[in-house]
Amino acid sequence: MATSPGARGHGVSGVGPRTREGKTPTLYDVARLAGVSTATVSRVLHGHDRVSEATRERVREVIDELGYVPDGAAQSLSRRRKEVIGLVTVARETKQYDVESMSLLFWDEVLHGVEARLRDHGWSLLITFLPTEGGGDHLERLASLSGKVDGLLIGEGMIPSARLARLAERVPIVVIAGAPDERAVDVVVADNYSGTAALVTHLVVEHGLRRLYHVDGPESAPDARERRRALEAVLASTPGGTLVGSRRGTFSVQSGEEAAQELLRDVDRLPDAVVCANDQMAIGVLQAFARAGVRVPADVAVVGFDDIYPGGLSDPPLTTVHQPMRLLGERACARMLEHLAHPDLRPALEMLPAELVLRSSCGCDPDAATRRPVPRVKAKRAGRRPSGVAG
Amino acid sequence: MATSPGARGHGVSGVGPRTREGKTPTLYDVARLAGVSTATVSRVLHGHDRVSEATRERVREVIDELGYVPDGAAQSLSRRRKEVIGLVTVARETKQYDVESMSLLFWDEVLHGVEARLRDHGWSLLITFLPTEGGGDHLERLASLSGKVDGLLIGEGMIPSARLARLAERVPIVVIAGAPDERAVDVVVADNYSGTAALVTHLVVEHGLRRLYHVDGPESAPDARERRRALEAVLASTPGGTLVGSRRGTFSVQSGEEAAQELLRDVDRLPDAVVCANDQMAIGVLQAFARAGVRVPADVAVVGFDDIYPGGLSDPPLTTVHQPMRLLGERACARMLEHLAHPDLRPALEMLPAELVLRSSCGCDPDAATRRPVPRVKAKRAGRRPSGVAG
DNA sequence: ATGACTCGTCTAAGCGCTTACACTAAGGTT
DNA sequence: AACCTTAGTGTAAGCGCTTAGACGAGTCAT
Repeated sequence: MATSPGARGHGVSGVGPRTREGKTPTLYDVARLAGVSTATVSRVLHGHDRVSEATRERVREVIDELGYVPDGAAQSLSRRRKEVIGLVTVARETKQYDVESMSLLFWDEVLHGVEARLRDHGWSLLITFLPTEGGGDHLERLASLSGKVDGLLIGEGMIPSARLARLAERVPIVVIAGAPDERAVDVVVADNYSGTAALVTHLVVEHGLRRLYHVDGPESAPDARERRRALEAVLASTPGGTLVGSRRGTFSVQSGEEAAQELLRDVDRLPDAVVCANDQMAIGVLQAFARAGVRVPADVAVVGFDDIYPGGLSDPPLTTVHQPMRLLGERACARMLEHLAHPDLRPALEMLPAELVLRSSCGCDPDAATRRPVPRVKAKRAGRRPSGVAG
Repeated sequence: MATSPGARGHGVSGVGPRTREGKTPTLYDVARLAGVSTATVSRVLHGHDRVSEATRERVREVIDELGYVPDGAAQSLSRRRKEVIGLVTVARETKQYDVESMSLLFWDEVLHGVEARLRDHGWSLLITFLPTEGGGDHLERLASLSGKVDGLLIGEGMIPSARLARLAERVPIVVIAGAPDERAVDVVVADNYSGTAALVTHLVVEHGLRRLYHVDGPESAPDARERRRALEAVLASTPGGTLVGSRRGTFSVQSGEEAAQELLRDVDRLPDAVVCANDQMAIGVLQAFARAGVRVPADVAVVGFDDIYPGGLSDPPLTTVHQPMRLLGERACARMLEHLAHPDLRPALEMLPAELVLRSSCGCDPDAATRRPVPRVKAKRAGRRPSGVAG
């Protein structure tokens, strides 16, 4: 019992710190050098069972001396849990900062939220950015990813809904900022509907603006869809509320500029306000208006959605709705951990409150920029999920 | 041979897609269902050896049907390689965007660079953000991290140099934006010296500015050290070049404001230019000057370093030196992969060229903002590493 | 035929942990 | 004195893969 615990075929050499030349020390090395079994070392490592103080001490010393660190792969395999979750979002390829690339900060912010929550639990975060354009081998990358993690957090629009369901058979999945009517997987999303409703209501009630123009997002974007529905609902219940025009953009600054130009050309009388489906397009509108000599907010108000950084710096500063990006990440992560703890949990929708950010492009006092929580409003028509956290 | 390959004790059930109820299918399941050995399945999986077309086909079918994906932990363990590398940088805790938090985008950008390179090789990225203040258990987190990855990319300032050396015994390490005189580990860093030299030379030669004030970074920051040395060197070799004053800041906007206030108070004649060790402080200086009615660049020029996003939006737009953040990440990653391929590679220093970004805070024409590559200049005094990529 | 190869496949030994279970010695109970 | 606990430790069977080596069956030149 004293000196010959099973060395398991490992070539033994001197008693120097690194026992098997050049190799990283393993649990067996520690056990051998401490004159105990691997079980005991493992117990010491995890503060588990009752191990005598003396033994514990001895093992600790050897661990220290060897600089031993348990191998993650072996632990994962043995525990049947990797304590790693994966995050899949958009790759940012640009070398230069610009408003466009800043919008991708959305995901960086989400990432930080996820990591913070994960860190609390001692788990790790595996990152994968997928280029949005060229389809191709993504499926394969995702499959291989799913073998390396316990769960997958996926950004909206990264993967078609059908594939999601398939993937979800292997690992739990939480979609971030996804469509609120997704059913097969968990979704954590900002309350786009209520946010836009609050914003438009602000325009209508506090600034008396009634004739609105809408710069919509792409057809495929679920968030843009929600925002549009809210706009229409508020307008419908406002006496005199009119949608004087609308145009679809691509969420880019340029498409915002184009929308503004078209608006300027086609409409003989300016609307009271231009409501854009995101901040980038609002910034584009602002730029086009500035060039055309249209004053904002004097001649027309302009508002966006998301609260990306450059919006606070534009001229005039953009009124918008804040997406709780960091929180989105944190909640998605929290849901995932719950899921792993209770594998029989049914997928649900979690909707996070947005926040109104009143700067001056809507006509508010520039010096009194404020943030204001957005109350939850129920969407009028169906299409929502019947059950879930969202109630 | 037809139907009873070793099932290895796994309880067999129906022939439905998921063979052992509820369990994720393993290589053994595939092998059994395809009527071949695990070795063969493995070969098919990796396109390896010669496997007959018929067998290959059959195995592929079963894999598909089962939705089988190899377990990453098991693969890592068996291959003795995880194909995962870790990145350790600063945690961003703020909920709000501001200039300060934008500076942390530096690391987000590095992250994207790392991921892009890693993606090319099919490896994965494990992220860990460390809060910079509260010391504590970081050491433990890092140790545990080192068991989960094949190599570690570490941001400058995250870990004291002494610990680095210890860590480096276990896994290869590349420090990003680290001190150029680190010897125990690889370092990838921007050419702070040449960048600053070019910037100051621009001030001196093209704008005829000779009396400079320096807002330095913290003593501990190696990059600030390099920048200061370059400033002094250029000044020393300039007839009439004088450092009229200097103050240490903390790299924050506020410390920049304070420096400017002190400057305004203590100096009876404004310097020709204020050279700041980073952009945040330069922005602080700009703000303080604006409040004090000092015109930039008419009364005094102000320049920064890093090229963070808000610098392009300040008034006047900030002239600065661009750090190749994304490239920093890419190169660090590339070095790491080389290291893993050739474990006997000696640690070296890789210095990346910076770029001059001429906007208008230095006195350049605002409409002619330009970027200009920075030629490599040799530092005057010693203290550099004798060998390595840096030559 | 026979040996020498080649192909395609299988067997089984790891990889470095965790952990159920078995075991021993010492102390406590009746 | 016989039996039961309990604390402390060891044994060994996995976890799901990879891969060196063995093997049987063709092929082919001798």
